[in-house]
Formats: sequence, C-alpha cells, structure tokens
Amino acid sequence: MAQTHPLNQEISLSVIKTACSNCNLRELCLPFGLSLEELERLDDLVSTRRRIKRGDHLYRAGEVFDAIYAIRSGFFKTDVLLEDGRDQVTGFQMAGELLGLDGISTEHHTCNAIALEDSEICAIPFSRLEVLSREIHTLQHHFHKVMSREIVRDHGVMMLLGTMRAEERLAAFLLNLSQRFTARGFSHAEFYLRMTREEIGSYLGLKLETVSRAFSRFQEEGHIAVQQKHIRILNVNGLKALMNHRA
Amino acid sequence: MAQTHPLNQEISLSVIKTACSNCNLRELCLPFGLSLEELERLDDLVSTRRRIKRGDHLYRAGEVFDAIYAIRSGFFKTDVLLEDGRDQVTGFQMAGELLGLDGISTEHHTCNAIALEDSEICAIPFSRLEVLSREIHTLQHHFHKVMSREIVRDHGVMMLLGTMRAEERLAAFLLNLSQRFTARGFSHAEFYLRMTREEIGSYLGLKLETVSRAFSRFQEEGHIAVQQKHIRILNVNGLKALMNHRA
DNA sequence: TTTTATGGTTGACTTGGATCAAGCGAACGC
DNA sequence: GCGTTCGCTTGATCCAAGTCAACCATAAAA
Repeated sequence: MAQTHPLNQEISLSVIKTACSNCNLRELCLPFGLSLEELERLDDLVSTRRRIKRGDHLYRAGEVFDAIYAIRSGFFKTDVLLEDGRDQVTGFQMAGELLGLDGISTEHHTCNAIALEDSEICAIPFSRLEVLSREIHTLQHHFHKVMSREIVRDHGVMMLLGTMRAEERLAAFLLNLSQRFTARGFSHAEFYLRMTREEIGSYLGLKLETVSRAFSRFQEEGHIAVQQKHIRILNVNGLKALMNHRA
Repeated sequence: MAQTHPLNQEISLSVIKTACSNCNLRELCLPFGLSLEELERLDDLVSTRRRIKRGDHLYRAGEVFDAIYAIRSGFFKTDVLLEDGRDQVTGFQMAGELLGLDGISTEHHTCNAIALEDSEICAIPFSRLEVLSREIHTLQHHFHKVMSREIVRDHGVMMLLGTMRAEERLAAFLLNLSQRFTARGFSHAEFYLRMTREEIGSYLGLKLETVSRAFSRFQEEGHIAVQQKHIRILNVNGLKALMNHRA
C-alpha cells in the first residue's frame, strides 16, 4: 500500500494523498517553499513510500547509500556502533525530518536508522534530487539549509554532552522534544516517549539509571509528571531554569 | 615544523599562486575532482582572500552569513557560547577544510571561528557557489559530500563525548590530528599543537587538568613524548589500543 | 488466569574526573 | 636582565554519575 508505482499516479486517490503536494508535512519537510508546479516535479521524484515496522531498520551502517528518506509518520532513532559493542544514539527523528544525510559523504550509510514505532517513509533517490535541485533553486537552497541545520543540531548535542550535567541534559532533551511536537501540531505539554530510558541515556551520554533518577527528581520537584513513557510537562520555566543553572 | 609562513608572496605571482587552480590544497578542498576549465570558473568566484591573525575572529556567532571559507593556511577553532558563559569547542580546522557551513541554516553564523595561528582564508560567496554548483555537477556533488562529511565527523564527536573515557578521548584526538597532518604531507608522528590544554579539554568534554594528566600518563607509558605543545607519537598502536579498551 | 520478558525504579557503594590549590617554565614587555 | 603573565603540571580532596543489585510494573504469551 505504501509502495506506489509512479505510473498509477493519475488513477488512485491514495497515491494523490501521499504526494508531497498534498502532504501536511510539506512546510516542515523538503518541499518547503516550493511553488505548486515545483511540488509536482518533486512528487515525480519521491516515488517510493515504504512502511517500516517498529524495531526494523530503515538502513544499516555500511549499506550502499542511494537515497535520503523523509519521515511521513512515525519515529526513528539513528545510532553508531563501535567494534567493541559500545553504541551511541546520534538522534531521534520524527515526521517531516530527513534521514540518511550522513551517507552522502562516503556513498555508504554510516549509522543505523531504526523505527521506534510503526512508521512510513518517502525515499528520495539522491542523484535525482541533485538533478532536480539544479533546476529548482528553492529546492537546492532549502536542501542546503536542511543539511546545515543538521550540523547546527549536532553542535547543540556536543554542547550538551561536553558541558552539561545530567539534569540539564535531560531538561534540554524534554524541551527539545516538546518544541518539536508543538511544531507538528501536538501538545507541547503532554506526550509519549517512543524510546526507552536506555536509548535516552545513550543519546545524552548517561546511564539508564541516571536518566530514571533525573525523571524522578523532576517529578518530585513538580516540573513534570512521569508515568513510564507518558510525560506531562507541568512547569516549562522550571525546566528551562534547570538548564542555565551554573556550569 | 608544520607552519608554512605565507609571508612573501610577490605581487605579480601572488594572484596566480592563490588561485584554486594552482593551490596545492585543491585535492583536499572544495575544488576536488574538477576539470581545469571548471577550476577556472571556481577561481572567479573565490575572489576574496584574507589574512586572519592569531586570536582574531574570522566570524562571530550572530553575524549575517554570506560566505563559506576555505582555509588556505593556518589553524582555527570553532566554538559555541552559552549565555551563562559555558563554551564548547566544536572543532579544530586546518588547511583545506571549510568553515561556516553552520551559517547556511539560518543565514546567520551560529558559532565563532577563531584563528589559533596566523592564517589565510579564501571567502566563497555562498549564493554564487549555489549558482555555480547548478552548472558544475561535480562541484555540486562534492559540496554535498563535504557537508555530509561534517555531519559524520560530528557523529564521531558525539560518540567520543557520549561513550569514551578521558584517555580514550585524548587518544582518539591525537590519532585524528596525526591522520589529518599526514593527509597534508606533514609528519604523522611529530607536530605542534596549536591549541591550549583548555581548548582541547573543551572539545573533548574534559577539564584542562584532566587533559594534562592524560598527556603525562601517555608519556609515562611510552605512547608519546610531550613537551608543552610539542608532541611526538612513539607508539601509534599503543594509542589505538587505548581506544578500544572496554566501555 | 498465571507466566515470562522487558523496561523502569530505587538503594548502597564505588570511582573517574572535577575542583581547589600550589608551584613551575617559557615567552614577552619593559 | 627581570618581572609579569599565561599556560602547564601535579597533588589532595570531593562529588556526580556509574556500577551492582534488588525489586516493581506492564504487556505479551501461555
């Protein structure tokens, strides 16, 4: 159902529904800023849509790179494995975000992308994207911005890992999630975590016990209400205050 | 000794000498893979070359972005400041590497770039680079690779900050520097650090005392010889072994 | 329904790296 | 030449987070 061959595009309504031009994520995703006519050209390019079940890989480190992926729905993590078994979660991605940019560099993926819930993605063949972005300046520029934004995000994570203490890291993490959910029209104050404490810990450079303790502490202090994966933010400013609370 | 002082570039020769087509870094830098004719078109674009004195900023966080910079000679650091005074060094850049990619995202620089020794840069107006890369496919693709490489590098730093202990981080850092010096034709085993212990610490998420102690330890164990900023690597495999030495 | 597995919480203790503090050496300005 | 500054080293102590361990909660399987 997700896979739709470009040939049927006139026929089925479902196909039209999953076209970029009709996608409600188009203002967050790659199509940002494109005209209607340009959008349709992008539609041609985004031919493959695919479902990824919770726990399955979208791609693995080492695989040949030939497409980047836009998340239509669902939630992913990316991680990097060291030979000795250590791994680092490098990011959590949600609807409208792009996966696979790391693969351009060596033409092989350098990390694993794993669905944390049943998800749907759009595959964008990279060489065709390069062709199209030579013709559509807005697309070219926006793509550059997206890559750059990823670099800026990574710098933020470095700052977090390099200078913040455990509770600051977790506060920053929750505020970041909240802000991204808001941008997608969800509640900024109430959401379900898609990842385990261990995955959060890996992302934040902490052990799962430390993450768990920090959650409990935030709850005691009235900043949030936690019940397993269900989070309610009760005091955004409290969390923000935690972040700048000395080096 | 790695420093090549660009002090006397005779006027007439200097123009030719500083063109991409004659730059000895062209295989490391943006021009990688371009034909001679394409190189000349890139030369037109890279009009501004500038000297930056040790300690001076190439750009500051918040400034309007309109160009990326290729390092012709010298050494830089980039860092991000938090309001409360904490800062994180996000990278050290040497000849042939690009600076400023983070600015594309918001059209403002998001970090500071500071010369750690007297340096020379080539400014590449970004909008003109976008125009040219629509025409020269090789340039377009290579630029994408460079951005992607930066993302991959950042993931490596996350891994380092998230999962490694102090001595592993420093070993990884030294091996990385060594490898990059090698790629530029310098000794892989002997070099001068351009940055202070504090800057290394900031980059590695450690305090300067910890960096200093780790250096001393490496010396005691015969992996390296340190005298202030002068480093000699005596046992590369020893350093490599330190890195995979358990989580 | 009970059983099992997986993920989360909490406590006791240990430890790597931070902090505080003193002193040293090289480079620079006077 | 000499004093000042800045960066580096080293030691003593402390503490945030890691480790180890027990137990609890939820959901899926039997």
